[in-house]
Amino acid sequence: MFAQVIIDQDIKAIDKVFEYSVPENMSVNIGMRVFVPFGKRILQGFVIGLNKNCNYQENKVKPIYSVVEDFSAIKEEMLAIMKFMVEKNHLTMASVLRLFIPSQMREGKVREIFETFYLLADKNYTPQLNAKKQIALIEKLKLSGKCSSSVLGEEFGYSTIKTLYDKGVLEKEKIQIERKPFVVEQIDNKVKLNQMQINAIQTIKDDKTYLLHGVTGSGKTEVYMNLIERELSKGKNAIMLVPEISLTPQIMSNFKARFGDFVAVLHSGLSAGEKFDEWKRIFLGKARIVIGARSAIFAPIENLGIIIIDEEHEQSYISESNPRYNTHDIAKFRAKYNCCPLLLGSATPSVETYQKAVDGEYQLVELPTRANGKELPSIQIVDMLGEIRTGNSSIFSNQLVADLANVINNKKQAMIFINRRGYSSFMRCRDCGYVAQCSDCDVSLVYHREDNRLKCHYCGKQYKVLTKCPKCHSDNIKYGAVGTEQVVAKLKELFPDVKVLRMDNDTTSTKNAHQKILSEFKNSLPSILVGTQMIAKGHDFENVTLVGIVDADQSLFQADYRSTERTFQLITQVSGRAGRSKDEGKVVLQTYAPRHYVYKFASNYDYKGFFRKEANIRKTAEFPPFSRIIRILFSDINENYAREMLKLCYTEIEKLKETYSNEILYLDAMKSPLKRLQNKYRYQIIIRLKLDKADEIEKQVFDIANGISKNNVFIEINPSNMA
DNA sequence: AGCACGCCGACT
DNA sequence: GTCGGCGTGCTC
Repeated sequence: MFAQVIIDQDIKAIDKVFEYSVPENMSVNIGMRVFVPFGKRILQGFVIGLNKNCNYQENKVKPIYSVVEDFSAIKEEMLAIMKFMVEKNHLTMASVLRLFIPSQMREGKVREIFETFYLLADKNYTPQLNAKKQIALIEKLKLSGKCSSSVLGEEFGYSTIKTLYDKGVLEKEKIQIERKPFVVEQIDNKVKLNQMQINAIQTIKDDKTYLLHGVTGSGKTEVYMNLIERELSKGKNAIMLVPEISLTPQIMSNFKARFGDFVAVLHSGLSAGEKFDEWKRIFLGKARIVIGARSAIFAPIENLGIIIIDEEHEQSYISESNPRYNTHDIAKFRAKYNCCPLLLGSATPSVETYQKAVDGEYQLVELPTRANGKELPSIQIVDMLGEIRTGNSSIFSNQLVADLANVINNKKQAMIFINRRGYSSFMRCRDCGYVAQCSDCDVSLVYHREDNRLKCHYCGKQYKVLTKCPKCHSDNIKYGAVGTEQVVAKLKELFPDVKVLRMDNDTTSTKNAHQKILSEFKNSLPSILVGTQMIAKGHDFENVTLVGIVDADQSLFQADYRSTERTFQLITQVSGRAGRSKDEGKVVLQTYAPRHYVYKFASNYDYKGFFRKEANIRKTAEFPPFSRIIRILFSDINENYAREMLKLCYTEIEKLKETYSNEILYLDAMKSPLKRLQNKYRYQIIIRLKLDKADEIEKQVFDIANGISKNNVFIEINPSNMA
């Protein structure tokens, strides 16, 4: 017998099948991890195939050294996923296989943990009458059979245990226990469904992709739970993905309460041991529902009845480093493999997804009304240029200050949202609001400190830095973003007696800091919470009656064709934080571009209107999903080398223009906006293609790029972050 | 990635 | 004569 082995080393040069012979007495199956002699070393590898005969020169084939464990850690479906991902995203097989098992397991670091239990060895033993603790302990064991050392020690003292153990009255037993990241009492938290929800559940049953478009508060989660319940009752299993930030204790305990131990949770907050134990519970079929962030799509769960991606528009479903992949693709693959439905849910679907629903590729299911019948908070748009004109040049509009004062008087709470996405900044005229844009691309220009220029990230065109506004000739030009600290300081100045809390990357770096800030906020009235992205999701604060969006434009004028849609999503989401209970909520949205269509649609909660407008613009401008963007990034410690690779690649790709002059909408080479990262110089090529021959051209582009460099090239399709 | 092989410069 | 520089190539 011969085994096809992938060496567990993420290096392109050796990322291929190596053949080994299987020793007579060794039991090796597909998907097993093995140790194999490789050159002079013994390395770990994955068995991806078994053959009766040898495909290589038989005299050169070596025998497998040993197996890592006696079961197949990689299941058949995972191998299929691996092949799919390698093919689609041009990844190394090893890097993909590594996604399938907990990293600590790969390094052989985690083990099961054991706890000592005691049971009665001598049932007839009676302690002396005055040994009250011994008597009580024995009594307890007679009732419960066995008990853990920690429980007994806590109750009767460890010396009591020791005495009895030494006398031979007690017997030790080591039992493997599972680390459980969550312990929640199981309760019946079912709610009565409305007709819309019932219809949705009945519709979502076939092996295709559904888009569940439900307004905030329409009860999507309840639909998810019912679908999962239905599949469980059919003996099938489920995966539900949520963005990392919305993996809140509330959501988890909801599911735990409903489904108990059937739920396994996978996310970055778990310790290595917890992750391993959860993985194993899934692997062994003990857990039947996997809830987790992006990487949970790789959970070793079989017999899937449904896959759900909640908040499908979230950026975090796209892996932007190491093995780059798009969770949607893998979910689609697994759904197809298991012949089960894939459900994408969102209140603000991505334009790409919604377009697919329009095209009939996905089936649209709608929940157009809120489950509790409550109105969504009203959104008031405040023109910050008007504020400046009337002499208010502060970061807060008069309206917001007045509303804040109101909230404080009523002993309620407010949230101030700072939209600070990415670090690249645009230039804006502080007098008329003009933002420098590329003359060819309809996207904002990005300021590069490097060479003090403005650049378009899509076509590479460069512009001189603005010193005078071309529109109103003012020289009051600023770049850079308003920070959370600045806002907090200002608030403290305005309302010195009010509790102001800050939540952003800086204040939540330590473990549980998140939770601490939130509970402190919850318990203070009145109070104001200032934060970025992370305050936008999931949290239910019933006393929040006001949400202020300080600078909504921040995500709007990014050099990214998706910035408008992201702004819409953000506003909708943040607005959902206001008025969650009886009190009516209000949102104050400050902008320098009050007439931008995104604000009009967002303030009316008109997703469809927004979609139509946005899709139209993208169609006309030929941006995704009506075109495809390829970004090729070369990086190297040696700047000249990186530049040389870029030049070489560019010349080659330019030749494609001869054949595909019509299909190639844009082609340009440039320094990456983040010129140096981790001590590597970065140069990139951006290509924009018409859709009709995109696959064909993409393949050739990949071949060219991969031919130029083995390890220093990254290729991305429709990148959202061009840094 | 490692490790060997290999073909040219200054040294115990 | 040999020790050692790191360029190229292979690992089943």
